[in-house]
Amino acid sequence: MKIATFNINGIKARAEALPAWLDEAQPDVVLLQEIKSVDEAFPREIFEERGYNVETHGQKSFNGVAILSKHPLEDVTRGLPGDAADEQARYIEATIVGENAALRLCGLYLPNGNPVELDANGAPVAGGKFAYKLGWMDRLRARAECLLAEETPFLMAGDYNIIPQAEDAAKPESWRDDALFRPESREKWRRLLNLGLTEAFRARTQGPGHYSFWDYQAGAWNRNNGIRIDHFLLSPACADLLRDCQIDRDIRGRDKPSDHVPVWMDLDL
DNA sequence: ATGTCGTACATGGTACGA
Repeated sequence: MKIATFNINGIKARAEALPAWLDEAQPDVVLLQEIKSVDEAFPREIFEERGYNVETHGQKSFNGVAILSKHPLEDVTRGLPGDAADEQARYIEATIVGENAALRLCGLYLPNGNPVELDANGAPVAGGKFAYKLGWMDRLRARAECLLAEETPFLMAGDYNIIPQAEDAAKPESWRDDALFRPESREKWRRLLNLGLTEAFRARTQGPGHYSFWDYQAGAWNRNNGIRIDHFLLSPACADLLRDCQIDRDIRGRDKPSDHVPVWMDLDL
């Protein structure tokens, strides 16, 4: 089963490029981020006519996640638990039933976290975007702990807005003080991994030069000034099913591309 | 080098987020 994650940066702007990629890559499941659409305006028919079931969790203008699946999606939940006051549409879960096992799909758009605001003691300023990011990552870890305790096989996929290591950026020094690469952010990422989760891409491929995002500005694509921030984290039972994980890099060079490209896995499910 | 996009809104240039 081929499962992909793709930050599309606006469904309206990607109404041609996204289905073109689907027709070519033929994923069974796609976790989408930044649909930038309310649920009612999401063009479900584009995907339904290709045989996908569609579940969305959107909001006006910003954020928004969705799941496309050629297999039925069950027990859909929207929003990341842990903060009833959080109104940003960044998280969706659904269960897909394979031939031998069920798998919980968690689609996420982790907060960017910039600008980084710190107080005189170096602590993130409460109510600021950086503090929101770190708090969101604590909530994500709590959710992963809950799924692990239930022994539910799961994957968490999406735009994590985290550069895990220096090798995941073409110019790591330029990201040193950025919320995507700050030690506080990477510490939260490590704590997620240390629950026993497997990062799918790094389970298959080592070394620098693998990116999933290139900024629209300053000719980042032409200079290959990229970063790897779109990831799959797998529970132990899910990691046992991993057959492959790749980045569809060439998509970035096509007409009207997103600033992210798809990352996909092949699971023995 | 605030250099590019996408979205929404007072449709035509701004504001915001990334």
